[in-house]
Amino acid sequence: MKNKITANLNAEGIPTQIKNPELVRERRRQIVDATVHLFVEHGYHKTTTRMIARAAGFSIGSLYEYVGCKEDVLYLVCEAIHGEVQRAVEEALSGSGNGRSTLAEVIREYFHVCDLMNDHILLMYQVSQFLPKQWQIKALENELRITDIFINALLRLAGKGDIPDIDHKTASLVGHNISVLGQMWAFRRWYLAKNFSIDEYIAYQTKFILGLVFQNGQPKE
Amino acid sequence: MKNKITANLNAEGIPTQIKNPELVRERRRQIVDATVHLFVEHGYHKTTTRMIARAAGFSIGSLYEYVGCKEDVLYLVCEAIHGEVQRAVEEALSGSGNGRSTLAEVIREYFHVCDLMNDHILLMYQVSQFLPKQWQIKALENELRITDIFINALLRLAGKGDIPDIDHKTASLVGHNISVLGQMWAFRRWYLAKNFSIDEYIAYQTKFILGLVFQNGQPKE
DNA sequence: ATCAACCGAACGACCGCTCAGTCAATTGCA
DNA sequence: TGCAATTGACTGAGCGGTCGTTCGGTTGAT
Repeated sequence: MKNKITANLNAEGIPTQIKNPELVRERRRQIVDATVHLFVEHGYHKTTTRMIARAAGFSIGSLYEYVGCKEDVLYLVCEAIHGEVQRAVEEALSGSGNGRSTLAEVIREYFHVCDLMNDHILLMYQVSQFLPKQWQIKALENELRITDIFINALLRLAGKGDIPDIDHKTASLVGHNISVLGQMWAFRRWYLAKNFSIDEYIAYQTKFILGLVFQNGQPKE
Repeated sequence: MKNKITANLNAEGIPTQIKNPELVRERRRQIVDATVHLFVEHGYHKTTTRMIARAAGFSIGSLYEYVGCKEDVLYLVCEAIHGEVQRAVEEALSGSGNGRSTLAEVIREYFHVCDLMNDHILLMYQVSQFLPKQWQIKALENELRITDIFINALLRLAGKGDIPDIDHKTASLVGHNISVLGQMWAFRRWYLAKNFSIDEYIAYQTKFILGLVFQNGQPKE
C-alpha cells in the first residue's frame, strides 16, 4: 500500500539488499507456489502475509526481502497463472495441427484442460477487481487469446470436413466461447450441483459445439 | 464472527432490546439498500461496519441494534438480491403469456434485465465463497429457477411457430442459459472491452437464440 | 419519570510492514 | 594457516493503524 513503486515488479525494483537475482527468482517462485492455493481457499484479503511467509517456508521478514508489499504477491500470482493457463490450453490444442486428433477429441481435450485450470481461473476472476485497469485488460486479452487459439484449432480441423457458411459458424463459436474461462466456472458449478460428472459436462459441450459447426449435428469424420 | 446464532436471521433472533418489529424491518431495509453498492464497489472484506452504518444513515452503535454481526448484513443483502433479480426477470417475461410481445422482444427484454442486474449478480458471485453451503445451494437454485422461467417463456411463445424437435431445442437452450447470470457477467466484460454497446450484445444474443430455436435462423412471426 | 432508540469512545484482536539484530559463509590480512 | 572483519540472508518482536464489536450514557417522545 505504501510501496507503490515496487508494485510494477521490474527486477531492479526489489526493495532489498539481496544481490543474487537467481535466488530472487527462486524465492519468488516459492512464494507464488505457496500462495496460489491460499488465495483460492481464503481469498486475497483473508490471506495474511504471515500465512504466505509460513507457507513459503520462511519468516515475514524474509518475505519482504523479495516482495515490496502484499499486492506484489497478487501480481506475481496472476502473472504466473496467466502463463500457466495459456500454456496448458496451447499444449492441449497443438495436436490439432498434425492431424493426430479428431475434431471431437480436440474439443474434449480443450474443456478438460479448462476444468483442470478451474481453481486458477476462479482466482483470476476473484482478484480481478483488486487489480489496476491495465492488469484487468491483460487478463481479458489472455482470455481472448485462449478463445482464439481454440477456435483457430477447431476451424483448422473442421476445414477438412464440409462446413457451409464458415464465417457464420465462426461468429457462433466466438459467441459460444467468449470468455470461455468464466463460462467454465459457471457451467461447472451447475453440473456439479446437479451431480453430473465433469465428463458428462465435457460430452455435452462437445456435442453442442459439433452441432454448431456441422449443420446436421454430425461431423463427417 | 462471534454471533453465529443470529446469523440465521429469524426475526426473533435480533440481538437487541428494540421492541418495534416494524422499525426493525424498516432499518434493515435501509441497511440493505445502503450496503449493496458498497459490497459491489469494495467487496465484503473491504467494506467496514462503519461505512455501512454511515451509508445507512446512523451510527455503528445503532447498526448493531438491528444486526448481530457483519455477516448478518451479507445474508440480508443476498436475500434481498435473490428476490429482486427473480422478480425482475419474472416481470420482464410475464408479457409473453398474454401475447403482447414477439419472441425476439422477450429475449431482448430478458437480457436487458440481466444487464441492469449486473452489479447485483456480480455481488452474488463475489460473496458466494463466504456463504455457508446451504446458501450457495440456494443461490444456485435461484439461478436455475430464473433459467427455467426464461426457457418456459421462450417455448410457450415459440410454440406458436413451427419448431421441429422441441426437446432437442430445449436442451440447447438450457445449455446456452445454464447459469445465465454468470454468463452475463462474462459476456458483458468481453463486449465492453471490445467497445461494443450492451445493445449490440443483446442483439447478438437474440439472434443467436432465435437461431437455436428456428433451424433456418428466422422466426415465423 | 420512563424507556425505546440512538450514540460514540473505548477495547481487544489482528494486520501489513519495519528494523535492530543473529547467523553462517566468505573475504582480507597476518 | 589462523583470525578478525565483512557481507548476504534471514529473523521475529514490535509499531502504527484498522477493524468488528461492546457498553455506559444521552436523547426525546410519551
